[in-house]
Amino acid sequence: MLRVRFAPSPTGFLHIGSARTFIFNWLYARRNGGTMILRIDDTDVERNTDASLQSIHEGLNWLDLGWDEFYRQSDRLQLHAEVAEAIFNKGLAYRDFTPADHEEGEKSRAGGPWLFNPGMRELSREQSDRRAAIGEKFVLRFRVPRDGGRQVRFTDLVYGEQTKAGADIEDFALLRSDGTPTYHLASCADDADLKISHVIRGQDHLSNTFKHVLIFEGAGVPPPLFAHLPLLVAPDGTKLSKRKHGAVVSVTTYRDAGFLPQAYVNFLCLLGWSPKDDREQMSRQDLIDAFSFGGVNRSNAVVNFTEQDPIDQKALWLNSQHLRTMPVAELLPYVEAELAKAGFKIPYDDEWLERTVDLIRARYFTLHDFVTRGRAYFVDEFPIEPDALEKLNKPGAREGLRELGKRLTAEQFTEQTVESELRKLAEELGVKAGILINGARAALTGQSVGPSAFHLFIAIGKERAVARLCGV
RNA sequence: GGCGCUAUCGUCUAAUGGUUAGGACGGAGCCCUCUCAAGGCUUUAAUACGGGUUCGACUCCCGUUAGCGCUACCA
Repeated sequence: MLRVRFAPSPTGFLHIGSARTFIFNWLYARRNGGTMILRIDDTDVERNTDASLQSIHEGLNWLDLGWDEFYRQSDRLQLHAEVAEAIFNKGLAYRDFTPADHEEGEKSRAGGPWLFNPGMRELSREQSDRRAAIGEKFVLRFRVPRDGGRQVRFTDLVYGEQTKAGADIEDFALLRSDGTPTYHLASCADDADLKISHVIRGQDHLSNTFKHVLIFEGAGVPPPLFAHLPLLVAPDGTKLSKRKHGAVVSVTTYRDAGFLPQAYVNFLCLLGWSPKDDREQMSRQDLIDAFSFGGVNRSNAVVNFTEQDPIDQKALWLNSQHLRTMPVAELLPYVEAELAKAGFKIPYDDEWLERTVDLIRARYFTLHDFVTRGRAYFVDEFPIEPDALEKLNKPGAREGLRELGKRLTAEQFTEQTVESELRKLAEELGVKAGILINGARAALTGQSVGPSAFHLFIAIGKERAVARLCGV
């Protein structure tokens, strides 16, 4: 039974790297008929916030991928304590009574790594019990086997065979002096209890995995399979952080920029993974079908943004591709939500909306474009852009457009009739058809660019078109 | 400092040890055209460096350099 989990700690908003980890877990589960688990790793009481938890949900909901089971580590403290005790009882962990603040200065990088506090590892069980009994504070440390050239090893599904000498692993903590579990312990205990089969997470945990293997062994549980993902980094190669890089690291930034979730998911997948053919635009199902660890890269991927433009150009392009080619019916709800947010009322029926959206989306990049560049299709007050004004100021343009407006009133209103009427008028007036065509686009939309002018007449509708022409 | 991981166009990436090192985004240009897109075509640009192994290395090995990660009673 394949079971994977995404285990964020609620200490900030949903980071785009975390989002990608979630996506890869989800893809792997869906690909192989497994179970996707969302587990909130909230053992660090000091730093957890409800706002963060909410933000994570908000981001995940937008991605619209879902999960099958939900847990919170803070509800499972009992389990963590039991696992710690079991390890301790086997003699694989010991109490370290060294006061917390004592260590700080001691751990300088200078003379090599800190491995354990001398004297504590060798404390007899009797002494240890005695000191604990009188209430002396201690942290429970794993007794890392560092004798006889002992090696800790595991096979990473992405990075391959991994080996580290026990002698290079410090006696890490399992329980803090207040009795709460550390991340390492809680994570492994939960992974074991929840029968997680594959741990898919960021590469920043690759070296921690040796410790985790030790914990699983200590708990007498076969370790899950591990797959580490390359990190997402900033253009300068440093880790993406809220403080340094601001909004770009939050998934809500892309949502608020008018991205389609499926396009954003697509973009994130292409960072550190490839289907190995030349496909770029992929639907959710395409991604599920193509996903495997064999396609995951081992080097960090740069999210290409600048201070002026927080959006990666490729993400924007991908969004435009999805926007323009997905079934209109699927796009409609997103557009309607966008229009509603802007306070626009849809002037005609659903059929008109679908046709119009289909017409204008061909040159849009984000959902925002529908209410900015697409404004004139939905409401009557819209600005005339400078380029459009230029078209209207062409000699003969305004007069011709007003005349066209008058003539159209009597006409049947189809692309063909409008076109023939316009061309006839142009000939009569002795102006080039382009003057009236481009002028009409400017008059109807306030823009010098847009769809074919004759399609546009139909989308704007007879009544509004005539009014706009006569009003130039 | 120690340990681990990584290194292909500006960016994302492809390439059973044998390719003119491919695709995409971005940039430039042309075609098409009622504008803008789209589309078509062309173009720009890479195997970090140095040694091996091999008939042959982007690919395997070693070293150097650089980056990242871990080295907490954070996760």
